[in-house]
Amino acid sequence: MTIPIQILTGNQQNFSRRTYREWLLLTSRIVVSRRYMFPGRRRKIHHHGNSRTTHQIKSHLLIQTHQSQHQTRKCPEKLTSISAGPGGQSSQTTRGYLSGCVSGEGVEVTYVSSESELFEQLVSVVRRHDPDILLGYDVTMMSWGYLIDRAAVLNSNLTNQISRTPHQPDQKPNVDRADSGSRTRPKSSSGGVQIPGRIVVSVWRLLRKELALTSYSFESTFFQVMHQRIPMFPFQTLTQWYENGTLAKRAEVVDYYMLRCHGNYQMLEKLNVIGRTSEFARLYGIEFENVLTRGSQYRVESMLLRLAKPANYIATSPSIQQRARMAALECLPLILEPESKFYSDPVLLLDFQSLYPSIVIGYNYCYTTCLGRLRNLVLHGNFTFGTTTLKFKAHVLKKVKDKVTISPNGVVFVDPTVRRGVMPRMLEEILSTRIMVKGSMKKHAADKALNRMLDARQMGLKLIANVTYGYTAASFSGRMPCVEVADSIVGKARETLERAIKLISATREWRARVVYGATDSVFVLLKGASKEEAFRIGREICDRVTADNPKPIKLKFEKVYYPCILQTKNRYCGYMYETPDQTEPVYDAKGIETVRRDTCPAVAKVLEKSLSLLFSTFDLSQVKSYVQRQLTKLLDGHVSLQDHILAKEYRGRGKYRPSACVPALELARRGVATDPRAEPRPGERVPYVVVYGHPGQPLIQLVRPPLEVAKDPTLRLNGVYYITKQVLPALDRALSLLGVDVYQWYRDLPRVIRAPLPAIQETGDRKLKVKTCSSNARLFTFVYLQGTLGQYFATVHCPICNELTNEGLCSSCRGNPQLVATVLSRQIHDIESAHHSVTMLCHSCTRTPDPSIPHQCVSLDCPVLYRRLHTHHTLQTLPNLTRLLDHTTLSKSP
DNA sequence: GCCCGGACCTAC
DNA sequence: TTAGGTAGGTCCGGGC
Repeated sequence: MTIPIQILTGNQQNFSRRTYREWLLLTSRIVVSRRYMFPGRRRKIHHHGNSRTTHQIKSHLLIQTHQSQHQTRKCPEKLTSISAGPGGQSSQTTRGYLSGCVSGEGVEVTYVSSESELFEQLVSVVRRHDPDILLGYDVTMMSWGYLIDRAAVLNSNLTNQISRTPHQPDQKPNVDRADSGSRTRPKSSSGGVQIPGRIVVSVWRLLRKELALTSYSFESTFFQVMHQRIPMFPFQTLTQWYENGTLAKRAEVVDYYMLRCHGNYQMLEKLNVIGRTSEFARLYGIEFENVLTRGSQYRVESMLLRLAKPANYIATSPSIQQRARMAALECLPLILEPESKFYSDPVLLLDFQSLYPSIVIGYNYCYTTCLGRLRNLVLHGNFTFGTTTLKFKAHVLKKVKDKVTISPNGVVFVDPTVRRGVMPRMLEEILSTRIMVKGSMKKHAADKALNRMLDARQMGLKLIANVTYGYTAASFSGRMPCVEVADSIVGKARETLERAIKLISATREWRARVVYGATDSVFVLLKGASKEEAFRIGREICDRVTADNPKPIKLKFEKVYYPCILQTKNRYCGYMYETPDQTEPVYDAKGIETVRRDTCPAVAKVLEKSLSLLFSTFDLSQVKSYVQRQLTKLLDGHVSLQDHILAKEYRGRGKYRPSACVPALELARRGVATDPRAEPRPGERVPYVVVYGHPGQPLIQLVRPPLEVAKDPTLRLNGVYYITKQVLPALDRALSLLGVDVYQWYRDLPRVIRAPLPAIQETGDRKLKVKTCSSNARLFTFVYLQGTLGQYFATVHCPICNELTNEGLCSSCRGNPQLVATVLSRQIHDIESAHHSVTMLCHSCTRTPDPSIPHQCVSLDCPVLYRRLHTHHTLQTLPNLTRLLDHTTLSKSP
């Protein structure tokens, strides 16, 4: 029986079935030269005809550039004429090898005589390999974007030349884009750089979606993904090395960029991005590029319409006005107010598995099965429905009146016996396929490659299932929203959760109490139960609740917290057990500072350690002493700068209110003042630290880029700020629930001179700074000339006993030359060995063995950077110490 | 000192 | 010319 329910009308964007075939066509032609990607392996490449030795490999990307700017970031400057990789056949070019590269074997280098020739070579490389995908870490400002801008300055249209559909070669380049600057480029996965026929991927933008990190610098993401530290050198240094350095230095520059080019590829490979994207494209039936560039509505629509078309449905295509006029959503998901406290008994975490999709399937909720609101059915004529209207004949209603379900908010849907909805069918297929895929993953656990592909597939299925609800509820930007359907899903979910809670509370034998729940999860406290009992009861509850609901709605046993802290809605943490036989619990947290990116690592570390101590020992005194130790360290400045870096996302200059007072914006403004191209990319995370300033100075003025603080010894981390505004509030939110006042712990600390502020005195033409700081609760006064921290050791303090003196050694120590000799030798030895170990560490990363050159790597993640800077300062005291030692031994010998 | 809105980030 | 949703917590600055 077919009911003439006419709800999907109008025209719709045409999703072609051709897309997948096109995509296959694309990927099948992808050829990768191993030689190019792995410069170390010497494979001969013949560039003519079919004889070239190339490898067809599964993943498919080829040419990429990283930062091609050596000089400055201001505006596209002249490029130094180097092109790494296989060179061209042109007779004017010379070719050679640079040895001493990453591989030790060398990279083939083509030398050209002019910059325009360099571009010709680049174009020929691209054309020869004809890649589908062009990679770059930051495609907009550097890499391809930079090359395009630079080429435009030389009056050449690079985009056209490397595209797959080049226009006439004499066509005028698009001069606009060069000076309009990259700022105007839209935000997309290609960073706005578009090359017809090829997919341009901005690796940074891709990874931003992929991983939640506090920093998205190349070095940082590379470390997070590949677990390998790599250095970062400023452009000036690289330029210097390249232009004035030895051949080995030049090779290092080439190496540096090769590592980055290769690194981009390595990261994508490790994360299986290309494989996964291909899987998604296949799964959703959309093009490869659209997986990266389009949103979730596009995916849902692609799948939905494939099912709708054979069933003879046409989707509505409401206008903006129609969408705006649609009734507002009424139903809210259920979020209980948690009983905030520390729970020393087991707490079960149960949640409904894919609740929204399950409801759609279980109750047959769909655009095509909806009869509208119950109250409208008694009326005659059109009534509003979603973005359009709906009308029924009385006899139709009479026929189905016993075969309907009514959602909690009073919307009527017909049973599957009358008509199976498109959305339920789609989701059912998705969920059952996912279960199947998961099953075959288990079956083929040994086959790593297959497993990766299957995992990508099941992930894609899960994603699409979860966003299908969003599609119906997208009232702001939706292409086909429908309040009735969306509200019914949320309403039913709410009702389902409420019913489950009621059932749990009503069943006496479990002696369970629901202490928190949100949308699709319940937290059940089992007072006095053991861990094993908790698992048993948890399973019983899940079975009972599942049986109480239509298929495929299922309450799933997630984990047991024992013990745990519920702070507020969306914020909790605990020691987690996932199986009954698990003996060692795992710390698990949601929403609190240990998992948030808006606090610094130090806060996360202190909080996590404190909570772990509390959960494992139940002993607050241990927590207290730990916290106090950390606070003391912070006050004394004996902490790592890196742990105190805060990083916030920068939205772009125009995206803030004029009066907005945001560190990221402030630092961006300061940066732009010196270098217009130094503005952070929209979406980039801007790191900063807070330093000491004058009393009453607004916080925003105490914000500094970390490197500035690392280089300037007069700037000190604002320990008081970090303690009172970062560490203690976070601790307080967790521990106040146990009746602890962490601020009192802070006040209980032994009194030391806190928060010394550098006072500046003008003495003649040189700035003399007087700084006080506390160390081991003793107060020292350091007087030093700005910039040479090392001097005060020799001039102000006795290096043996630390007493104030201006004669090198204090009078009492001078009377004991043996002690002086011993202590000084020891100190010299310590400094030297510390310096040596730091140098070795540095060498292993940057391969710069020369300790005499100052540390060049400016990567914020560099573990050596701050230590090296520090030892560099102390190294300056060496001559003084040596002189003192010489003097002592000389005066002793006669 | 209180309240509010903006900014940011997270859970579901 | 591009977009799934809502709820929630915290910090900060400005207005009263």
